[in-house]
Amino acid sequence: MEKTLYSGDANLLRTHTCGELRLEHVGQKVTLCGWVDTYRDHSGVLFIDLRDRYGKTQVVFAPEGGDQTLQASKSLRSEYVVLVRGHVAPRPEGTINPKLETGEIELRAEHLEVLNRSLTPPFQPTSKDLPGEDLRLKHRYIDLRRPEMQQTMLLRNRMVKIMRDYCDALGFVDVETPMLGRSTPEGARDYLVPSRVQQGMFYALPQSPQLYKQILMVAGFDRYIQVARCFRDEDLRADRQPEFTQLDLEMSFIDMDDIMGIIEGLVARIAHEILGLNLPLPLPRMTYDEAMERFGHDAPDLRFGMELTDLTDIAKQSEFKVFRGVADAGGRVRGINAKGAADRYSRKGIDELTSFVVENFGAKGLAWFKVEADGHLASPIAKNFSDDLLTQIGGRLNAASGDLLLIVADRFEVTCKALYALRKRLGAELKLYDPTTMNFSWIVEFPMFEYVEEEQCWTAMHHPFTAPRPQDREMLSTDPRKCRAQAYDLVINGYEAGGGTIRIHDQELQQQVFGLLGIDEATARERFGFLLDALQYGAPPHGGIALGIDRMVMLFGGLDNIRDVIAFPKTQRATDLMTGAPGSVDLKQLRELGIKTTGPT
RNA sequence: GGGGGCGUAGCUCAAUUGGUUAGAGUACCGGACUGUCGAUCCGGUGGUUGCGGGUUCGAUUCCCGUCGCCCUCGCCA
Repeated sequence: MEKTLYSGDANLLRTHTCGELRLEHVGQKVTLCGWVDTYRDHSGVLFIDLRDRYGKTQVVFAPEGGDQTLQASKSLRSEYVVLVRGHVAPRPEGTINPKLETGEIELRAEHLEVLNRSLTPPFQPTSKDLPGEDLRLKHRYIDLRRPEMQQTMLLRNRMVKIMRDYCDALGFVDVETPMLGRSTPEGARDYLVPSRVQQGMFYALPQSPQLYKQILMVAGFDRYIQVARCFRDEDLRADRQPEFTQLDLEMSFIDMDDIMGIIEGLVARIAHEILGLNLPLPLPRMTYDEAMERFGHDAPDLRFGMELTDLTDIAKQSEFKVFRGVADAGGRVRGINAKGAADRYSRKGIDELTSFVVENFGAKGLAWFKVEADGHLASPIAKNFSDDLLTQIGGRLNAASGDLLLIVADRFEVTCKALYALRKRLGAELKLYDPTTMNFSWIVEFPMFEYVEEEQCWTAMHHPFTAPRPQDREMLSTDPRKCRAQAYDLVINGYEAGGGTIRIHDQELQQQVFGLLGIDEATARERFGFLLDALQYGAPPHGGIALGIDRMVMLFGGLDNIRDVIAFPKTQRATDLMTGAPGSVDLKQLRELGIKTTGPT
């Protein structure tokens, strides 16, 4: 049980919290403060449940406590803030409430002060019916009174403290980096802040402290951390907010394994302290290629199977034009086996799955087979395949009676996207995993570059300062496609919970990578000349990682929505329903900034 | 920017193929009640069915537009 920090301090109104009193306190004179959770008026006696963030305590107003106090209690309403003084008494026979931690005692009120009244709240913080999220966000101060929200905020606090303590014990130095920085048009869209002193110029809010922390390595702070707020002006998702918090970390004189080892130790400690889990270390590692091959995604949910299976070689032998055409054109034919799901998806259900992958992920269709009792594969397209090929398909997908086989034939990327989404969806629909379990792994050996077809150029998969694996360095000039980075992503339950890289500290190598990315010297200087300068003054080998704190709290809290782990989150349109941000500003302010607006003001 | 879902009393929800005065629970207000804890009992207030337009004898229901919230593709590490 949590003990009040300053319990008994004369400067505080209260002597105890509402979650604190037990049978051992019986007879003591105490003072509680809190919010009226519920009240039950029986005319001659009146009960309230008094609530604070520590719990609830039943307060009894009866004639023995004084008629004036009893009368005064009748004016109490939901969410009034009150101070009650009285003595702790055991509950009478048969009135113990096992649902309350404090249910064996009650406070017999002798003195009542209404510290503040409340309007009738738009919703009851402890009501069973959760109101709509927009209402919760508008009245976030009420929503944050809900025990679930308070628990989540406390969980977040504990997790951040574990992170800080862990890093502190290892000698990491917490350094704050600027929020007002310079726009570096890499990666996400920046939030911009106009400069008044230099009109027409803009700061950018940091997408991450990436460049600063590298410079801190050059400065000799060989172990840096920061709980850093980051900003990205991109569209929101259930797991994405425009401002979010990372545990940002960087180290010198280390390699990948050092960083990963330190993070594993941290994750294991969090898992142990929060969930009582003993994580076996080291955490499993999977290469990017393997992840794409087996799961179609670089952050696979490893809590269940239903892996992607390649059928391209079989497709090549078939007469089925769709498969054959794709296979011959260098595409891929891949499938998954939804075990035992044949009955669960009717023709209509499969049509729905088809439009799901066609409309969202660019698949041209979804081929399917239902495995009948005798092992035969039944499908409208079955006639296009010989018995032998059907047997091969069934064998490859480990088909058994009652299974539903789903196959996509397309470019590799399309099969990845479609089947990944299908696997994720079916995994949830078919309840293939226990949602309370946690799975941790690393994805490693990411490609250095991705080729952007539309612009006919290479782009960095992480960022342009990512170092290639030493053994791949030669391929920078010969075969960039095959070049792998010293990069690592921490994946929890199919979410990217963090990612990092070893950085380039060598000028020559950095120039080479810039060259490949089509960043000429002038552009490089213009965008991050300060980093390039710094790297020339004795930059140690270094690397780091950033963990998404919001996502980690979400995952450890068993939640599926990042807004629930942020005290004051934004809606999908990036507004704050409580404050009304973003809002218009005075013309005077704009004039000071030298900004003309065509928008609404 | 695209696709989808939702929007009815303060709140959570209901309302038959499109058909009478839009209901229920809860909250709120008044009354009764000395052991309740989702208190109970009696009574009451409360609605621009998100907003605008259209179809119709008649729209919560159908159509168009628009706003808001959510999920998602693109985008984003």
